[in-house]
Amino acid sequence: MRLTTKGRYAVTAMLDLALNQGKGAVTLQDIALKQEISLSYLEQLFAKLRGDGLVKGTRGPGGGYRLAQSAEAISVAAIISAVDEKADMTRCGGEANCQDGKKCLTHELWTDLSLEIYKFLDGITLFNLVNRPEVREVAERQEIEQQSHSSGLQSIVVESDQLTGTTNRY
Amino acid sequence: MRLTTKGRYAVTAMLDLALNQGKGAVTLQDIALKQEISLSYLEQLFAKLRGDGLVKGTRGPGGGYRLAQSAEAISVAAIISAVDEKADMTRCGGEANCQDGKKCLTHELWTDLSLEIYKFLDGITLFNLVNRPEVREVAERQEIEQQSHSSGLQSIVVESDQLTGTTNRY
DNA sequence: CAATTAACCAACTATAACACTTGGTTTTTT
DNA sequence: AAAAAACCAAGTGTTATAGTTGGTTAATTG
Repeated sequence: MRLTTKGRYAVTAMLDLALNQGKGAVTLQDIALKQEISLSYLEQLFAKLRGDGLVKGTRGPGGGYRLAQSAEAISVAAIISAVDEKADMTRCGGEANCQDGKKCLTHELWTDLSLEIYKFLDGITLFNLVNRPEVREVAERQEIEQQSHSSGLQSIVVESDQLTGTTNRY
Repeated sequence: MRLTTKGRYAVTAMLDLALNQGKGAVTLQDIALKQEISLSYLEQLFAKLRGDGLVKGTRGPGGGYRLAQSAEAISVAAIISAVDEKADMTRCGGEANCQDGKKCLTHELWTDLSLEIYKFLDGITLFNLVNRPEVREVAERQEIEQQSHSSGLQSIVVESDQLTGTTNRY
């Protein structure tokens, strides 16, 4: 399984969604601010997550994203596979043609490892994560920080409204 | 744990060393040909492996590399750590300052995963790999291919010797 | 109905790591 | 003396990631 910031971003964003599911749809804007991920990059990731049937989006004011399945049904492995596409550590993509069309010396080692990682990440669901105490702690901290941040932003928007007649998107 | 071709190359090369330990020192030239890895790249990897006390080299004709420890004592994790330096999947390198100096939402997940991968790779030694039937099979195939290849090379070298007075490094 | 919100979409760019190259020097053996 | 091999430093090409730019559509609200 390929593991990179891309997959980490996706899991973090999905976990944010799961945590705030009760409050209705969550905007990518919200997630971008709270998790400090570029909005456009999030949009690209969510296009893939939507393609894999993990989330569904609703447009317009009050819109945003929701989980398309229950938090119990969505594993970390599914999220990472959705954005990182591949799920193996081999060079050949499991094809066993790593060296001149034949198996390389360490082919089995990497397929074994891939399976191991997959099993681990497949066993962890968003539901599991939401209920971890450390996750709840961090989530609460972010909630507070975001409130103070966004209220600060609002006043900036109001001010620039009065002065220039335009609102800043960020 | 960072996992890339770099680490795969290193493990493959070390396994080749372990397989041919009986025949004395193994040259990087040999490994480069058999495993199809660039010689200079191998040199860079072996500089790190040597730095971590996993191999020792002897110069001059008849020289090459040997394992600095028994095959039982060298784990795959040790090899990968030597060349990839880091051994974790977190963004922060385990420092838990992933977001504004504080823990990000998924910090524990990545540290858990890192530990899992490490445990798996730490449990596999070169000795284990050498004794796997699939590995022996591939190794024997490579042995044969290399013999025909290197005998072909020798005649080329001899010819160019007679003609130009220089030998091709290949 | 106009303005706003937010998803949705496509194409481009900067960066960084990896994989590899080049061109050496030193040491040891023959 | 010549060759073999480790050892070393500095560069380059490529690729994927991470992020940017500049839109369009769809839905809500005043």
